[in-house]
Amino acid sequence: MAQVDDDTGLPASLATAWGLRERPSKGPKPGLSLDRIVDQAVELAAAEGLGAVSMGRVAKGLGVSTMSLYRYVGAKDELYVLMQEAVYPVPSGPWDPATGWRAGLAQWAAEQRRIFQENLWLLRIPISGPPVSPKSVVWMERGLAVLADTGLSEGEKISVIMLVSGFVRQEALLMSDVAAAMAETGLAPDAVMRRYARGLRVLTDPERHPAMTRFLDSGVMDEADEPDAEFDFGLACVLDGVAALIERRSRP
Amino acid sequence: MAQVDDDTGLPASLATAWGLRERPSKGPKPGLSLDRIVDQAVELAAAEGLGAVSMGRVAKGLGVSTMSLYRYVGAKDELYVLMQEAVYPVPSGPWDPATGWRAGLAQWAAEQRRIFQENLWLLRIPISGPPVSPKSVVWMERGLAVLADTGLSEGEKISVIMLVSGFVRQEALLMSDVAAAMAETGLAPDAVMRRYARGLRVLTDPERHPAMTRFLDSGVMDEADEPDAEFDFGLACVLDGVAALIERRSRP
DNA sequence: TTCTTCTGCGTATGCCTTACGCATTACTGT
DNA sequence: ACAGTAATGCGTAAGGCATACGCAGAAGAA
Repeated sequence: MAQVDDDTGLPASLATAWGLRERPSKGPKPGLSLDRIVDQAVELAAAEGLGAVSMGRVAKGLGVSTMSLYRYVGAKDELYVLMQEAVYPVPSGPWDPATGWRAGLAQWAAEQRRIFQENLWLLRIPISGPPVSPKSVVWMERGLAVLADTGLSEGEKISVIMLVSGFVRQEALLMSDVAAAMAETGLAPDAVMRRYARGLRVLTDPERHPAMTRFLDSGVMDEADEPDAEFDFGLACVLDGVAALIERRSRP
Repeated sequence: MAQVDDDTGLPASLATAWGLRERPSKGPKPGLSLDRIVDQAVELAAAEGLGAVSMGRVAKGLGVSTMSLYRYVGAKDELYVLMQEAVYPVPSGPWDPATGWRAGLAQWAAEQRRIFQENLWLLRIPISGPPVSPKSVVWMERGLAVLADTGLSEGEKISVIMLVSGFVRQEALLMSDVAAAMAETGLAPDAVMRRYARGLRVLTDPERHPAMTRFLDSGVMDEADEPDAEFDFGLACVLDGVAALIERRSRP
């Protein structure tokens, strides 16, 4: 475990990374830098998946020895955090209150989703706690700003934010699994779906699973739907729920 | 990768596990059984977490050699699947349509949540595709039955089910992380929350993050709320959204 | 009885993270 | 200018992991 350093409760290399702490100026000039390490790791993850990111391979990619990396990173988990931070962008453009909370939240969700889609390895990082990083603060800030005029309490706002971001993550994970299955078998989306349906059918007994049988017979499973369909459906549902809450709060 | 065997598209050991295939009756009597292996693995996971589950340790616990396990399990991933299946119960009691879809879905979600809470290691298993197992079919069956009379299409029903179960999983994961943080530091829930809040505060700049500052100053973060609060809030939101959809479908 | 097939297991390979210590370098205070 | 000190890169190695392969023996099938 990476021991925490200051009273910030953050591991040393992370505190260094986002400027809460400076690298000392004593010894030999570092021939390496956190940025280069993280960039290399991200490149590797993008090309071959998170599984390909090992200290050894990152080091090899940089032309240094494995153990050199540990002068910059306390443990591999910290590297993961830094990779996330490196790849996460900041919400696009400033927030215009005229947009309205619903469109704002939808955009907020869509942007986060895109990050996952473009960096599928992000979803494979085992999360080890609530996010504490500059970028995550910016995203929370944006979320709170979007909900500022809704009349929700601060606690409710943060709950809504966590609900929506949780949904985004979950949906992206599901899609990433389908994508992984496709990549592995080399089959088209439709074929993957059909294969999945076939698996379910084998395990489904018309007698004991009438609803399942009805569902499988409906043919919904026989073709992959629009890539955004599931996301749009789920997000609309969640936002409808949020709308109901806001409605309730606005006139009791 | 575990190669698929029949035309079911299932790995061999899984097909064996749920009776789609029988163990051959030729050679020496097996001194081991899939059940014993899986039980041992589950016990280990429950006691020391999923990280403690290695082929070596499972074998040691059973008093056999590591490689013996591979006569029963094609790969570790398959063991994971079997562990999930072993621990997953079946929905409690028969479905009474008089319950109504909302209460039914809420109970469905609560039961699944309890499974996660009682077997936190479940959440650490990397999911590698949509669930194909007898138990998962039973849960889907129940979900579809609950939504049978709502007037939703089959596609919408399954989308709602995935939305809700995704939410349950996500929320459980979050709670499990907090629990893990508590276990690691030995701090009380409130203390963990305060530590988290402190981390955020360090990264928050009142100028650039006014909404965050307002939020942190509101004091919501300074004490852990009821363990069920977040779950109840999110579930209510989601179900409100589903209700809106059903409403819309029932009278266009 | 002989053949086939399946068992348990020893050995070995090739990964992985990371603890530790050594020689080297460059800044700091005198 | 010159110690002293601290940080660098890196070699070595320990301990863990999943799992490929092959062999000796057991038990049912012929």
